[in-house]
Amino acid sequence: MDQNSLPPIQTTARDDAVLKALVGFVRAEALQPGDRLPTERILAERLKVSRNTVREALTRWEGLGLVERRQGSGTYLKAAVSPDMLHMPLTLAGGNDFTSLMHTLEIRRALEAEAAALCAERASPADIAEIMRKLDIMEQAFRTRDGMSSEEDWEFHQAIYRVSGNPLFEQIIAAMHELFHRFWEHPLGVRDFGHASFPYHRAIYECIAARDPQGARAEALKLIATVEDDLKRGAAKLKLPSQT
Amino acid sequence: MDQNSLPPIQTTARDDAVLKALVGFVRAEALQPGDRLPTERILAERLKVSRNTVREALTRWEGLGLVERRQGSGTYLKAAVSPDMLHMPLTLAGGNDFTSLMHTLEIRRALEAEAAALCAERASPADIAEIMRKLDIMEQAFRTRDGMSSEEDWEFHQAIYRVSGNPLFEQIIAAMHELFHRFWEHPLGVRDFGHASFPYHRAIYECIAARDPQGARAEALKLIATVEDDLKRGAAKLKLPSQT
DNA sequence: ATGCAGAAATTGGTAGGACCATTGGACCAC
DNA sequence: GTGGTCCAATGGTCCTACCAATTTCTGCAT
Repeated sequence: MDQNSLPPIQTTARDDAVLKALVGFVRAEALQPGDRLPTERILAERLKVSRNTVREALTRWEGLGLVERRQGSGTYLKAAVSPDMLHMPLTLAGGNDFTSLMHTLEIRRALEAEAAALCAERASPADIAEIMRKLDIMEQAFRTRDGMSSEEDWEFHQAIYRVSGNPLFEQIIAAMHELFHRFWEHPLGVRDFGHASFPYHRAIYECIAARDPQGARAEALKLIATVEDDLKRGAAKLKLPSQT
Repeated sequence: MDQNSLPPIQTTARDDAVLKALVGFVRAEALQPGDRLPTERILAERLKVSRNTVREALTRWEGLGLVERRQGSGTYLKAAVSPDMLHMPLTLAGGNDFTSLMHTLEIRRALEAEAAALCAERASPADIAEIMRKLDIMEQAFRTRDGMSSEEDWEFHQAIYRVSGNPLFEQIIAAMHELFHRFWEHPLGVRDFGHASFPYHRAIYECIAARDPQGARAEALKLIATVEDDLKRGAAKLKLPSQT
């Protein structure tokens, strides 16, 4: 006897129905992120529901980061929507910032290594060329501005996730990336943060180009290790600022 | 000159103010998960805002999984809340095909191994006892019903994630679990699905109890590998049902 | 024509009131 | 006890009106 054989019935689910209708709408109209979707009043009239109900539904989507509402302007699509989407709110209630940052890095350590290994297994010659291109851009930015660039660095990593063939890597690590940078603000006083990670980017690329999964995994782990070290240095600096 | 030194002022942020007030309320009243919080009407009156505004705020919290609203009964706290909490919606685009299922397993492979290793490093004697308890329950269920039990098996794994000390493991793997089981229902015709993974549970536990991170990692990888094999067998069976 | 200030329309945000649907307890008949 | 009915409390929905921010239009001065 399975307890799931008698699921609770749903008599009313107005907001869910509204959201389902909206999913169908954006698909029918082929709306892209950035596009404006109909007025709350229009939606309420078309769907034959109260404007309040429409607002509750849109509030939920706003909380999920799917839409953005601008007073006086309209409601805009912020991300692609599809019928089979899973929403999972991540809650990070760690004590201090340092702990939370380390937590995001632990996830990245696991996923980054796996993605690099899969990438080395599955990369086509065109994929390898694309990754090299991103690597060149990143290295040039590094030399020009004499420091790690968040932007180009991120592009390089994203290319690896994409080539891994598993879209979940990019989506989850992107969430970690954003979570990380939300705690960031002040770089904990470490001026050359990320500097030590630079050489490992090329090392990862070379392993991928050589179709060496284990090597790519190892180099990715080293890269994350340098970031963790920087983070620990910063935390120590904050705790003992006078003992320099 | 940091662009963040001049954040945009907030002329109106009623719902945020409501949520902040609610955080203060649950802390002042020391509310625990499961407790009921005041009526929407009461909140609207006390906070001097419209009931609509209260509802929008509660809708956001509901979306984050912090509260649960039951019509006719009330609104109940579902998770602990604190002022310094960071929420980040993770939206994953899944599919219902074989490839998507494999993708979730690739993520689990990476995270499961890392979590097991961290668990082996950080587990206290009490933690190890707790994990053993879950393992016993699972093994008994296995022998009684002669098959892997999704429920008890999941409890065992969750215990490991918790002991890892990083709440993100449990949350992200839970998302993978959800994606996987969304299209589960029938185990692709493989009756003894997961059977092969059984012995590795105890193997993982023994590595954790022995404080052997590398061993725990290796056993976790083997466990996921058996699940991947089962999945492939099921897919082959679906494609070639007549060639048995 | 051009440019710009101010009016007007549009749109999301808030307010307040009313009613419906569900829940859970009180109460009662059997 | 069991089952049923009633009733108050509570979230869900609807309606209308107005506020606040934004965009668009208008019309005057140049």
